[in-house]
Amino acid sequence: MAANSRLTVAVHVLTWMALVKGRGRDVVTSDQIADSVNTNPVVIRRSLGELRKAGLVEALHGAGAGWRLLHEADAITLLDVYRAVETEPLFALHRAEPNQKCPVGAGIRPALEEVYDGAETAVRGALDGTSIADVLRGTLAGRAG
Amino acid sequence: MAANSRLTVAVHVLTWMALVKGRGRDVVTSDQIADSVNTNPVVIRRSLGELRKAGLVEALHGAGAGWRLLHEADAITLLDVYRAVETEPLFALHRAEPNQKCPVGAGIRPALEEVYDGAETAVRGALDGTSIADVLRGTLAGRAG
DNA sequence: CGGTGTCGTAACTGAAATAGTTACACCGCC
DNA sequence: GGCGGTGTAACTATTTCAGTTACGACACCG
Repeated sequence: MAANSRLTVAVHVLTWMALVKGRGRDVVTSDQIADSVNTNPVVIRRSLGELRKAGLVEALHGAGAGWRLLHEADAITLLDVYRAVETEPLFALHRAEPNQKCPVGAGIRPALEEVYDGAETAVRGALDGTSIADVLRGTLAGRAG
Repeated sequence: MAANSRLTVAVHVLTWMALVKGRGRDVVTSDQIADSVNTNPVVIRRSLGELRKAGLVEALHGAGAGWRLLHEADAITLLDVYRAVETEPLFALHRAEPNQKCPVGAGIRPALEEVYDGAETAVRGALDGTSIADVLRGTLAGRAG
């Protein structure tokens, strides 16, 4: 399975919500979103739950229940979404502690962490430059906007 | 298991080879490397096999068999290693094709690919700035060099 | 006040990947 | 031919992801 598709699903969810909000419908259900993403509504609710914890959407209960965007599409960057759904670092360190009696085994982990932090920062910077509104424009135009 | 540790293992392998090469030993066995990484020699040979395909190391057979670095440590960047061991993209697209009858489902994939390409490029740029020699220096010094 | 629609989440499943392990054929020097 | 190490297949345990079923919680509405 390699990399996961959580960022893809979450961005799709928000992009779809932005689209239909522009058509005047600002409260939508996980079933409706699932129809566009082509997956199970529970998968969508799980994604929306993470976006809710990040303050990007809110859930409404009772009659007419559903989900609503809390910010304008151009105020939500893919970095916001990344932070909301991605917990693990890009690269894992050793599964087992390396040999501490070896100079490399004893010292390589902090050295790698510094490099990996730089890579992580680079990714975040790249994602920070694109908003949900950009993705929506690119989606409708056939480009990333 | 989340992210894999292939990049970590491969960098550790090359860093250790660079260290012992500096001590005058330029042919080493997968058993010796496995002792530093603290894993199974087969895991190391698998990693070395990818590095060999990328032209970073060579394998020697017969008596005194083992592995040898083909370049100086400061001529091998972590981007070289990344290219050698990492095949999958950073972020996966939808597992199932999204709904093509929906404007978002029909157009979001190329838009996402463009953004993901940018993130991938950013990571490669970050890794390109660090060499195995840098990692070795940082490992021995307690910093990334 | 009970019916209704949706959320929120637990629990389970199938599929896939990682990394560890055993095993063994092959290679090439001595 | 013996020996040490490579190269790789095969198997396993563990973990993750995503899909699915199920069901209690919630809040409006008639």
